[in-house]
Amino acid sequence: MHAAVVSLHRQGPVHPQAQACARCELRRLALFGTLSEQALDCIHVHIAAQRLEPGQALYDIGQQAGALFTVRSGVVRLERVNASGERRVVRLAGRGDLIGLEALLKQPYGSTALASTPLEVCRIPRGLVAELSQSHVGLATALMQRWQHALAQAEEWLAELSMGPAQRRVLRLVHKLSQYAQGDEQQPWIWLPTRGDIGAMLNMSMETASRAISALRRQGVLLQVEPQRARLDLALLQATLRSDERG
Amino acid sequence: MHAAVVSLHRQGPVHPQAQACARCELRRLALFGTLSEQALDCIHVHIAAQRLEPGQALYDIGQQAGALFTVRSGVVRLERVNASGERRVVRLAGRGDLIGLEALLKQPYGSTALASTPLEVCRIPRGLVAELSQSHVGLATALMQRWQHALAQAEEWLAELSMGPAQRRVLRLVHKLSQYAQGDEQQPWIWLPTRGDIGAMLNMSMETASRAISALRRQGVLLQVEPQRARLDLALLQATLRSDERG
DNA sequence: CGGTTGATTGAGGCCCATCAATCCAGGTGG
DNA sequence: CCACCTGGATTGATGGGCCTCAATCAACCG
Repeated sequence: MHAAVVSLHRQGPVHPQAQACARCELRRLALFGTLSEQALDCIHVHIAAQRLEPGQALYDIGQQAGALFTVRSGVVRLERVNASGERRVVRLAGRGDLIGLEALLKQPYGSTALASTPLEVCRIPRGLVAELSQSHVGLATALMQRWQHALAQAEEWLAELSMGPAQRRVLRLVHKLSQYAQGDEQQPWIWLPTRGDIGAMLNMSMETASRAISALRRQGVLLQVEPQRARLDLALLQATLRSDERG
Repeated sequence: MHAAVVSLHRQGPVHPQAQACARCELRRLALFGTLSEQALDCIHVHIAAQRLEPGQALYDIGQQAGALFTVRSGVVRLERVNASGERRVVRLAGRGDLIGLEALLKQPYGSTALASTPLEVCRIPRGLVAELSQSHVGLATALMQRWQHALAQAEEWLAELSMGPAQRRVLRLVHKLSQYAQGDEQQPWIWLPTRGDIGAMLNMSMETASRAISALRRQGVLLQVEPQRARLDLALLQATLRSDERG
């Protein structure tokens, strides 16, 4: 049940975690990107790299939040279950995104975080951020930016992915998923969620989601559709989006 | 076009704004509630009370955000227009809520804020918060709490107000609106949005919204329905909600 | 190989969007 | 004072998009 925990501890005499974070290739994207090398030396608490398989939970809604997480690779979906027992995906997080900010306020998590693809994250204990923010005022601004980004994502979800006919919503979702693509070529491979998950994202039945994906394949927007991934004709996608928004 | 701006400047020798804020009946709700009286003395910048009529805009999406706002009374709706030109209400804000947090990050506003009822707000210039947060670390936490609250609201909107049949969504909206009610009696008067606005909140046509409101009147959940307000049978509402979520 | 899980496709029916007519309240001007 | 106009609310009729139920298919696995 527990995910593998890999320590980033370097075998060195002093401040080993600082070394690991300083060498992190995500540093400019991640929360501590604004901090100087000196500041990283202040890190005494353990940051742990964690690896999860699709379907595994990073945390559950209602849990007391002890840590926040930076996504190193893969995609996480944040879910809620409403009063009627229906599942709804409220946000996606990918490489460089920071989730679980509630931890900083000592609140329980506001949603369940589930790995949608193979996932690598860094677990950042609440105390570490508190410690650093004492001395480094810039960190507070960085955190607010993360919060604002999450808010903007949620509102975009409401405005773009929750309105209009099913076909259009799927089209927009595919567009959004293209930002998690591997290469930035003209026909990149994108991750495709489970049809049931697409339904939970776009508020439609999984059959409707399946039909919409099939339609995109027939239209040539998606090439080589496999259950969990597809190759995307980016130019045709954008053209279809434009004509769809017009008519 | 411009809303009336009423200065809270007290006629006194020193730090007049501090006096006004110290006397504010919303202070424990509002952003500066955590600050001491001493801290309020630091306020040198102008906070302006502002009054708006229903339909007037507090700010527009895309505008460079120069200030944030505390709602003193009334209800504000935050709207977006998506790529297809459809309008969507993404959040509501009432007494004590803080909106326009983007200002602190020097970003443009992420949505349009419109008065849904007669409205009183306090306009807080961006610089004031920056100034205060220099010396008072607690303010950063207060701000993060506001951000988290806004995020939770947006996600609740997605999970609760965007799923299920139209009748249920309207029922839940009415439940949410009851928190903006005047008295806390058993049959309070609540504000009812324009049917078109209900549609923009719940992603349905205004005709469907109207029919749902009419149904609530027939069921006795709403008594004395007027276009812009209604008297609510709170007990029956909660009973209907429970049975609706069950079946 | 049978069993399981998810995807796809079809058929039918219902919820809701759309179009349209009417009603109602408030404002304006003769 | 009343005719007229206007904007929003209400209610009806109709068609279509999507949900539901169901069968089939593909992939994986013990």
